[in-house]
Amino acid sequence: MNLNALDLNLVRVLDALLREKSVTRAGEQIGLSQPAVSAALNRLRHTLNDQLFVRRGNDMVPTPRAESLAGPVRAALREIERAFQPAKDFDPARLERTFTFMGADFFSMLLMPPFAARIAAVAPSVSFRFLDSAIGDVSKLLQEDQIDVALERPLEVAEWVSSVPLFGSPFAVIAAKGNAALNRAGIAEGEQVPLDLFCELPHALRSIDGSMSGFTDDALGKMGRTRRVTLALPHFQAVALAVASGPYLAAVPMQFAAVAAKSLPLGIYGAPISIPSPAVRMYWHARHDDEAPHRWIREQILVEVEALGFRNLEDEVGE
DNA sequence: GAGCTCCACCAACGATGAAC
DNA sequence: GTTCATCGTTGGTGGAGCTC
Repeated sequence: MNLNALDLNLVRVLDALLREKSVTRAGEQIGLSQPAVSAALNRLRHTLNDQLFVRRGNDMVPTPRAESLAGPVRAALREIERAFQPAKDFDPARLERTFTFMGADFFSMLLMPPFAARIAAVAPSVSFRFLDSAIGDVSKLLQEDQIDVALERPLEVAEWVSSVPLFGSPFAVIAAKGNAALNRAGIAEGEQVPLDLFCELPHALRSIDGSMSGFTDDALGKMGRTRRVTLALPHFQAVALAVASGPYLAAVPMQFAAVAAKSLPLGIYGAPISIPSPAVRMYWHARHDDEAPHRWIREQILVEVEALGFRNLEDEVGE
């Protein structure tokens, strides 16, 4: 590929074609005539040695090569636009933007409702999308600008990913109020579940990849013990619902347990062992480090985490 | 099947800028 | 100032899909 032949206007044309799937509409979008876009497409085809788009009826269908370029091209143009934007005082009240977050339902359930309401009061033209953790690789999604921020436990990420710790996420054990086995053993809410009973009872587990073990099983394994995980579900909320209506125990983040117990018939207990509780972190692409709107929304997330008392809860769990 | 519309593509030509 | 290359426009052609 000859990079010298690839000028910025061709990249703009490619982006417009990927958006519009039409030479005419792509031209309208970027202020060129249809023949001009057609000619640019031909130059792109020659430069990239790929058809890029093939005609099917009245549609221009992108080839796999063109599809693969969609994310990187969009991200590159967005970066260039930011670089040439005149510096001006940032005013959240005038910000028009959709931020895309990624994380477990833990966050969409606990963080987003109060967060979105608070942001709406100061930045009415800001909107949010929240994508589930299962959507894919964090580094790739950040690189392609498909997400602005990921809220996740510690991950292996690319070197250009910036991150900051949000809060520790210690585990608590939840069980249905009136759980027969715990009642028979005389274990009251707030007390620690004995290790033998903990290993004996069935467990529900939140698992996005179908794995039947987690941090709790790792900790038990170091003691030469195992538990019986009989139900793996992709969302914390589903785990809480299953526990509330079944015989299961579940080790879940303390913050989630506290909120779930307010709306479901759940009791919160102490775990019989110390389960390592890695700090949840906020991840973003380093190219946004100094971008005012992005920096502002990251600061607002930190403020919300503080307001929700997530940090304080770290000290309340006696596992 | 005819007529219409939409679309990609081609040819001719003009404007512009670099090289000499 | 001339030549040349590049990239834009206008005008036209032909293919595909839709409606009657």
